[in-house]
Amino acid sequence: MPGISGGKNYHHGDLRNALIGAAVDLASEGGPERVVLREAARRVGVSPTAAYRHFDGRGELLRTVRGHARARLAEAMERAAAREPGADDPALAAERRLAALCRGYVGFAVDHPGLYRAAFGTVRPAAGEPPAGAPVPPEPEIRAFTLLRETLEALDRSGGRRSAAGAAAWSAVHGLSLLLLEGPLRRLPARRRDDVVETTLAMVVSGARAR
Amino acid sequence: MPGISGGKNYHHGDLRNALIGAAVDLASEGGPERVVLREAARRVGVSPTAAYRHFDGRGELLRTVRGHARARLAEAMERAAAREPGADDPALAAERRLAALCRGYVGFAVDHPGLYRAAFGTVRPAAGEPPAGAPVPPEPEIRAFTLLRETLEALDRSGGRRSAAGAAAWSAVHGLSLLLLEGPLRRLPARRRDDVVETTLAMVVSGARAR
DNA sequence: GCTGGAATGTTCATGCGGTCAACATCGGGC
DNA sequence: GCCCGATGTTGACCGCATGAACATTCCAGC
Repeated sequence: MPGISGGKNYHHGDLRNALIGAAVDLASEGGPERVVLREAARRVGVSPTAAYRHFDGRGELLRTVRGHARARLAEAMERAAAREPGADDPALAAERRLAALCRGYVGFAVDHPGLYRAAFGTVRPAAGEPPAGAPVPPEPEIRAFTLLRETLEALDRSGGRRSAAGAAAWSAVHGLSLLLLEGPLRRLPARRRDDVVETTLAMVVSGARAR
Repeated sequence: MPGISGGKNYHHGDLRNALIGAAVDLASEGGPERVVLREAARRVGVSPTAAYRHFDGRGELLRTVRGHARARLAEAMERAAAREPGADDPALAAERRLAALCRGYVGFAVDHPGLYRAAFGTVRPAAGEPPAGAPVPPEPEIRAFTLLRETLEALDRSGGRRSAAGAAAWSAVHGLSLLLLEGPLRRLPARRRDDVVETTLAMVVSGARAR
């Protein structure tokens, strides 16, 4: 293996991870559409086709980035929830946790727009890329969603349609994030943005309560 | 002008509209990323660069498609609301209208995925396309949003933070649509999908009530 | 140690998209 | 009738994804 004295000429030594790192950076900078195989290779200092030894093509690279981005989102949500003070009433605690998770979600989206978009946007074929023929593999667990669903379950006495409620909450934060990031709510001043975020969270919590 | 006896050889006669039509078709078939200048020109039977006489480039073509898509979405919402029976209680009527509008919104997204995505996705630069330097022009009125906001106002006695509530409702339906179309809720069976839609609508309505 | 196959990179070539500059054609006003 | 501006066409350049053929390196097995 390449030691400290850079013996890494022809063979890079850890190209796969290096490419992933570059691709994540690209996504951070400009979202999934900026994740371009050639540029990632360029940044790592390797020829474009080298990437094909480690990835099936741009699509797989992008999917890998998406996994990273989703993991980071979930971490951000958990951090936000951890900062939230508890409560004696378990229902109240669950409500607070729900709101905190949602705030963490939208906060991550706003702070890391490119990563967030990479996390949930469809992998769009780039120009010159064939229209994708392979059947899309099933989605692995998405921690961000699980966090929401579990908290809703804690809030739920009746036990009905839990997963649908989770999806509803998710819809709200996802839609809000996208409207703020790349939708018509872009360029909303920060003050009004907070308004919208809090109003949406109130809607989510009231929906969870009303169930 | 080109008469009935096809005198439209070198000069098309209505190329701009023809291109828009082709582009809308493309968006319907495969979403905004499929709206490709060369293909639109090909379908119209004209050389790629001819489009530049009528559009600033791919970006403007796509923006035009977006306008069409948004208009169609609003029409679908209004049709859905028109089908909804009224009610004596104006508040109840407003609630029903709100739910119907939302249902129309998500229904349009599900029925016309490509158009819906074209309506609200950011105009992403395609490969080979310069990274866009001009400042994005402000968004014109978006009728879909106005419909939601107005209905929420009718539901609103206190007169507070109306626009934020509209954005919250919009967030929910937008997020839901995208999760269903290109997000992890894709391939949800129709039965469960309806569940999620109704649960989300309940959340929206309960949020509007709780205000 | 030495060596030959497997890994890992490189070069070259193809095809698709966006866009520009230079040239061709048409239609209508004068 | 003629000329100009609007509208199309050709040809070229650049970036991207991807595949085939070739080069280099590493390491397992001797």
